[in-house]
Amino acid sequence: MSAPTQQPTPTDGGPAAGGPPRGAGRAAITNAAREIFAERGYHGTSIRDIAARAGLSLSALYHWHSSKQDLLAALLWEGTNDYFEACERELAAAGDDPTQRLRAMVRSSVAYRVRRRVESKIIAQEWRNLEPEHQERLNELADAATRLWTDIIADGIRRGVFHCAHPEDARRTVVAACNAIAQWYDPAGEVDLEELIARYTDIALRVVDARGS
Amino acid sequence: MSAPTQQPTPTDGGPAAGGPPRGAGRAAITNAAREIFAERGYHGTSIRDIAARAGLSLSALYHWHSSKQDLLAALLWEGTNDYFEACERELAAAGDDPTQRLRAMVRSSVAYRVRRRVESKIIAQEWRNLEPEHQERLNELADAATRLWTDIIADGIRRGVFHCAHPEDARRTVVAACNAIAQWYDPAGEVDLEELIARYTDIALRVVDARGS
Amino acid sequence: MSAPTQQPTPTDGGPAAGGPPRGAGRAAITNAAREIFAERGYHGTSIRDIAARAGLSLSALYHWHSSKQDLLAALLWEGTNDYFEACERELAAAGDDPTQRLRAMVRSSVAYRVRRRVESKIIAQEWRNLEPEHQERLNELADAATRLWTDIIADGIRRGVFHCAHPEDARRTVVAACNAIAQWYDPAGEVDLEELIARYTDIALRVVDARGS
Amino acid sequence: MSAPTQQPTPTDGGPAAGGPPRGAGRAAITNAAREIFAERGYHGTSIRDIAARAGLSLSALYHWHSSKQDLLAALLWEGTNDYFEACERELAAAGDDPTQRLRAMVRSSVAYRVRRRVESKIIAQEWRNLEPEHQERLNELADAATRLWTDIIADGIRRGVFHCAHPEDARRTVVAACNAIAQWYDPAGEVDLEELIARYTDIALRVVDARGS
DNA sequence: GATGAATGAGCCTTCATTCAT
DNA sequence: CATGAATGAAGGCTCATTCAT
Repeated sequence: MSAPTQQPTPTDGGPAAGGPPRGAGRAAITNAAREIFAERGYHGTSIRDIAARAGLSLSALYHWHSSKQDLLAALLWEGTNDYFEACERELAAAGDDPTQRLRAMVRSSVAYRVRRRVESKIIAQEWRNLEPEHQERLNELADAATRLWTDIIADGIRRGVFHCAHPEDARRTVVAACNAIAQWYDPAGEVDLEELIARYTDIALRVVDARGS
Repeated sequence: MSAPTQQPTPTDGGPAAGGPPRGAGRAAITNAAREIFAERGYHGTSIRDIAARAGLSLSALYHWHSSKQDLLAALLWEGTNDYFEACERELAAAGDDPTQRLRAMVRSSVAYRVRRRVESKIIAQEWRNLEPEHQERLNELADAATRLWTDIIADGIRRGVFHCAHPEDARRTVVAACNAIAQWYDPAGEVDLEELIARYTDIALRVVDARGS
Repeated sequence: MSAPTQQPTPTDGGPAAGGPPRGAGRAAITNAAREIFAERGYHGTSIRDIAARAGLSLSALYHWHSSKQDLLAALLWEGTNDYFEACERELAAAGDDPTQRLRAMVRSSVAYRVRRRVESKIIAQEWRNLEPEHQERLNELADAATRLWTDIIADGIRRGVFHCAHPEDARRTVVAACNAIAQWYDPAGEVDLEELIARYTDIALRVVDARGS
Repeated sequence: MSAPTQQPTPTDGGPAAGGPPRGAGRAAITNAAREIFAERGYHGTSIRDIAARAGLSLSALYHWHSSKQDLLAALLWEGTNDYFEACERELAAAGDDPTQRLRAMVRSSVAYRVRRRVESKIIAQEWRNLEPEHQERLNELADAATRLWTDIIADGIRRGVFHCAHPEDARRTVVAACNAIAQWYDPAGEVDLEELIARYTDIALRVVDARGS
C-alpha cells in the first residue's frame, strides 16, 4: 500500500487515506521503496514492485527519481544521516562525562533501531549495492558515527571510568548488539522502548567494564 | 578462478592444486557460488557468473545442481550444519560447568566466523532468499543452535554463576558480537585466532555478568 | 543552446539576440528541432531533447506543435519548398537558353546546400520517417523539382546544345553532386560560395556534354 | 547467411525454406538486421523486429551478437571492406594507365551499389550511429577508399590525360553519382549492370575531362 | 559428463503524449 | 501561454532454465 510506514514526511501529510493523493508522488515512492527494499533486498526488488506499492505508474517513479540506484542512495543517506544527527543531539545534552555520553549513544542507537527498523535493515544489508561514489560519501558519514563511539570509550578509559582492555572490540560488540535489535524487536511485544534502552545501557556498561558510576 | 578460496570441502579433495580442479565439477561450482554469493548477494549473482568463475559451462552447472536456489540452499545448510556440529563437538569436551560451556560456545563461534568468513556472510544475509521449504528446514537447525546458548545461560543463572537480569538480551549481544567478526576480521592483521577467542570470551563473560570463575 | 544556427525564420524575427528568444516559442522549437534532427536523426532525437535545446518545457512544445511527426513534416516541407521557390526565382531570371537555365539550377542548388546545410541533411535523410500522407505531399514537390532539371536537359538536347546520351543519368549525377555538398562543405574553408557555384556549373556542363556555349 | 536477400553465401545452402534451420542463427540475424536497418534506419529498428524477421527469439540474437551496436558495426565494416577489396581486385587487373584505372574504379563502385544495394544504403546512412571507436576504425577504411580515387585522378592530371581544374570536386561528383545508384536502381528495370557501368564510366570520364583516350 | 544453441519472462529505462492547473 | 505530474507502450538487455547432441 501507499501509506507511510514510518516517520511522516513533512512534504506529504495531505489528503491521505486511500490512493496516493495526486501530488504526493515523491514521498509515496520513497516509502514504498523503503519497505520493499527492506523485505526483498535491492536486487530482489523490481522497480515495478515499488511503483505498484506506491500506487503509481512506472513512469511516475522516474519523474521523481532518476534511477533505482538513486532511490537506494537517497534512502541510505537519509537514514544514516538521521541516525548521526540523533546521536549528536543526545550527546549535546549529555555533557562531558563518558558514562553519560555512552548512555546517550546507546539511547540514540536503540531508539533509532526500534523506531526506524526498516531503514536500519536496509542500511545494514544494502550498503554494498551502492555504486562506488555513493558508497564513499556514505562511508564518511558512517566513519564519523563510529568515531563518536570510539572517542567516548577512549575518553572513559583515559579517565579511569571504563576498564576494558580492547576498546575496539568493546565498541564493536555494543554497536552489533544495538544494530541487531532491528532484526528481532517486535513493537507489539512486552518490552517498550525505555525498558530496552535501560537493558542495553546496562549491557554496554558491562562490556566497557564501567565501575563506580 | 576456480580454486577454492577457503577451507577445502570434503566432497572435493581431488587432484586439486593448480588449474581447474580436474573432474571436480561439483566442488568447483560450490566454491565459486560461495564466493560470488558472498560478494554480490543471491539476486546480484547470475548463474553465468558462477559457471564462469568455476571455469565450467553453464550446462555443466546444471548437470551438478538442479537450480540456483538449490545451490544456495545447499550452501546455507552445509554452513549452518558445520557450525552446529562444531559447537556440539566443543561442548562435549567442555563438561558440565556453565562457564566452561559458554567458553566453548564462544570458541566455536569465533573460530567459525574467522575460518569460514565467506559462509558466515552468506548465512547472515541470504537466508531470506530461500524458498519457504528450505527456510523452514534451516530454521530448525538455527533454532537448535540458539537453544545451545539459551540453555547454557539459563543454567548459569540458575546455578548463580551468571547474574544478568535479561538472559535473552545477553545471548543476543554475544551472538551478534561473534557474528560481526566475519564482517571486519582481517586474517592478515595482528590479532590471531586464539587472541580473538580470548577477547570475546572475556566480553561474553562480562555480558552474562559471570562472577567468581 | 537555443539560438538559431542558420537562417532567421520569418516567423520569429522578434527581440532575439541573446537569451532564449522571448516569446518566440514556435521558432525556438523549430530551430532546435532542425538542429537535433540533423545531428541525430528523427528516431535518434527525443522530444525532450528538442524542448531542452529550445529552452522550453515539454508542454510548451506541445502547445506549438501537435506531435513529433508534425514537427518533422513542417521542417521538411518548408525546406523543400524554399528550395523549389529559389529554383523558380533563378529560372525566371535566366530566360530561355538551356545553358543559362542549367546554370540557374546549379546556382540555386549549390547555394541552397551551402546556406541551408542543416535542412539539406534532414531532407536527404529523414524523408523516409514521414508518415505516408506527409510523404506523398512532399513527393509531389520533389517531383516538380526533378522535372525542372529534366525539362531543361531535354530541351538542351533537343536544341543540340547538350549532347549526353542518357539524360536521366546526367541529371542524377548533377543533382547528386550538388546534394553532396551539404555533407562536406565547410563555410570556414577557402572556397567561397561563388567559386563553388562556378566549379559545379563547369562540372554540370561537362556532364550534360554542353558544347559551344 | 541464410536469408537470401542479397549475395548468396557459400556457408548456407542448407535445409533452407521455412524457418531458420536450427543452427543457422548468426547468419539469419545478420541478414535480418541488414534488411531492417536499411528499411527503417538504426534507431527506427528494434532488436525485437530483427529477431522476429530472423525467426528467432530475442535472446537468441544476444547469443550471437553482443549488442545492437555491434550488429550495426559488423554490418558496416563487412560492407565497406568488401567494397574496398573489390576495388583493389579490379585495380590490380587494370594496370598502370589512369584511364583504365578510373574505369576499374567506376566498374567496382557501380557493381557494388547494384549488387549490394542494401548494404550500400546502410553504409551511407547509418555511419553516424556508430559509437566513436567503431566510427574511427571504419573511417580509416573509408579514407583508404577515397585515396584510391584521389591518387588515380591526380596521376591522370599529372600525365596530361585528365584535365579537370578541381580534382577533389571531380572525385566527389563521380563518387556521389555512383553512390546514388543504390537509391534508385531497379534490378527489374531495363538497364542491366554492364550498360550502367558503361554509362557511368562515360560520365566519369567527362567529369575528369579525359581527352584522347 | 559436458556442450552450445535456444527460449520466455522479466529487468531498468526512455519514449511520445495527455491533462489538470 | 506555460507548467509539472502522470501515463502506457516500447526500448535494449539479462535472467534462469531447457534440450538436442
